[in-house]
Amino acid sequence: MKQRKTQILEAALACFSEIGVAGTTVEDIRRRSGASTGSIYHHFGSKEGIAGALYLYGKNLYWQGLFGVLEKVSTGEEMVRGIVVYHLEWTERHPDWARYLLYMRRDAAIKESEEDLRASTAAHLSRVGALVKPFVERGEIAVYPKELYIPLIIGPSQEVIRHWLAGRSPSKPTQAKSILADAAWRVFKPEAPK
Amino acid sequence: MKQRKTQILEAALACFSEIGVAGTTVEDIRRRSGASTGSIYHHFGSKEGIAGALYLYGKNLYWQGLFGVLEKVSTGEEMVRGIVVYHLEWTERHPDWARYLLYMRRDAAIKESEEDLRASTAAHLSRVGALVKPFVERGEIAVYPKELYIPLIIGPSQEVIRHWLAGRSPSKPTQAKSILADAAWRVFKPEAPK
DNA sequence: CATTATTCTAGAATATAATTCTAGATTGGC
DNA sequence: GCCAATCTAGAATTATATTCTAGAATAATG
Repeated sequence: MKQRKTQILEAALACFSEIGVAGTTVEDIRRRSGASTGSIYHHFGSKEGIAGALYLYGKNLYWQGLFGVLEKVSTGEEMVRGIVVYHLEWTERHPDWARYLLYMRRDAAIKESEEDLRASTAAHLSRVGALVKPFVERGEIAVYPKELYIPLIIGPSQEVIRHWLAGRSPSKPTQAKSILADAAWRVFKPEAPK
Repeated sequence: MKQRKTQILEAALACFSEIGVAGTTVEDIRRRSGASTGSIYHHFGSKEGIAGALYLYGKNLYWQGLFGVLEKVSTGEEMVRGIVVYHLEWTERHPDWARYLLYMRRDAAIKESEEDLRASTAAHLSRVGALVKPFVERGEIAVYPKELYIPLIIGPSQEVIRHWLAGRSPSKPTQAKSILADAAWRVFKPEAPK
């Protein structure tokens, strides 16, 4: 059975989503995945190792989709709005992943995974940087310190998502899609008329 | 010793900050606080109970400070900027609390605490609502669906903070204070000239 | 003040869960 | 078909959370 590793990850995501990382035991994961204790520890080393691998895997799913959007876009406004909308839609389509990525960032990012995670994030960020750069240079979007682009674009959406994932919001995040995209664009629209 | 409960909470916050909730054992908390196992369980029932109580306590600290700011403010612009700046400064002054509140929201908000937490949040939010309302009515700030005010005001700051707390940012959040306040105000400034 | 009830503390005992370990099964290259 | 490397099983061990019983401190009452 070649995909034991995958089965374990899937079982873990399901368990973590249903009862939280703290709440699930490796016995739960074992039962649900059909793997043995030994197999689980062979592949991941610890419960934390599973959490880390899962985090990395989910994060890659997210970024891959985002690049798909960024590569299609041709104006600064399309880009800013596209990122906001992608963020909201991806979350709504993958709530389990979104919840996991949002809440486990800290717990999951430890020891072994830490290194991989840092490298992967850095790579993704620099790729985004390269895609965004031309728009900034052409003056299609406002100039900010580079570490502020992501916060300014997706910050508000992220907060809306957080509430929704916690079950505190009756309406879906995408319902606020156009308001959030407008707000983001208001922040990035260049001052002087193009 | 009347403040056993407090000692336990303080020890727990320190442990949680240093090695994470998952990583700290109640034995760690016991050693650090000087309390006995029995005492800890008498007061909090479980490790999760400690986490919940801690969350509630920290959240109240945050809100109290925020109300202090809101009550002093006299224009819409002052209010929006004041919230952003308060958020950044509070975090920087209390990084342990900020980290804890940010990352533990999910884990901590369970069972027993869940109820208290929900009630307390609702009370705080409605109090904020009442303070904000007049400015909206006077047309000093833009009108949005009410669940979007907080995300739109503090969302970007929150993302900046998250990076800083995770140790991924070299510069302190308050360094971006004025940019973030400007951006927030751009979103809330009414369209038509006042 | 004495008495009694209540709350709090101690720490050993128990239960639960994470991790390790040894032996054996599978798989892919040759 | 055989060897080496990888993977799996599950029992044994270790670590950790939680419960329990007894007793100390504190507060309330007459």
